[in-house]
Amino acid sequence: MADYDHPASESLTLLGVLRGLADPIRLEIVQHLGSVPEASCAALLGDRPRSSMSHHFQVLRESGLLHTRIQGVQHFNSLRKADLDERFPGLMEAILAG
Amino acid sequence: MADYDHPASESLTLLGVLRGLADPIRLEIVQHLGSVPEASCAALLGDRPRSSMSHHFQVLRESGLLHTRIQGVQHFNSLRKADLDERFPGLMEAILAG
DNA sequence: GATATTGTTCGATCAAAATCGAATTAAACC
DNA sequence: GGTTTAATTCGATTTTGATCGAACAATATC
Repeated sequence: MADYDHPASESLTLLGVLRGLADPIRLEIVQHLGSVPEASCAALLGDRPRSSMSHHFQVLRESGLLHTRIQGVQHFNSLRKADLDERFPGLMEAILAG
Repeated sequence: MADYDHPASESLTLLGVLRGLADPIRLEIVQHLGSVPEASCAALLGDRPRSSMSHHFQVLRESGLLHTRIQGVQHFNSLRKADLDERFPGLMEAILAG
């Protein structure tokens, strides 16, 4: 499968990031990824429908919060912490502390 | 007119605050209030309909971002910076820098 | 009291986003 | 090739939120 294209860090907007975070499921995903280097979609699934989660992963990717690395059949997600820190200093630290 | 009741700082949630910020008009209001001690609704109005702005002020109040002080016929709005800093350290600094 | 000013509330409409089952893609493995 | 596993895409539905005119409330001023 082809790789996803992730937005460049320069093109990230604060509003976009805030929109990405403004959902309970996505905030939970982000906070979970703050404490682990990466996690497969399955590992983040819980008992929710896969198609719903796929939607949230897409939103998180498009807002620049998440990077998805494809390895075989698995998709490994990680926080784009370095990019976010560079672009919005202090933001993720505050989010992950919450 | 009776005062508004603002949520106690202990009852603020990160998700609630993020939802409050996840709108272009509200983010603009918040960022503007970051650089000024307080501002009346009229001062923040721009050329938008009053009823739309009233809605956004309400959302901002309910999420704990904004405090509204009533003086005569005017409503003076201010950022609840101290409460937000106490509850979510570093968050507003990152938002206001953006 | 009449009028102007400031801002809210109501209610209807519109737009955006979440939800999720079913079908699909893609890799891995036998 | 057939099957299992991981995750997405499609499409329909539902839910949530934004928008904004009209009516209203409250204060100030003449």
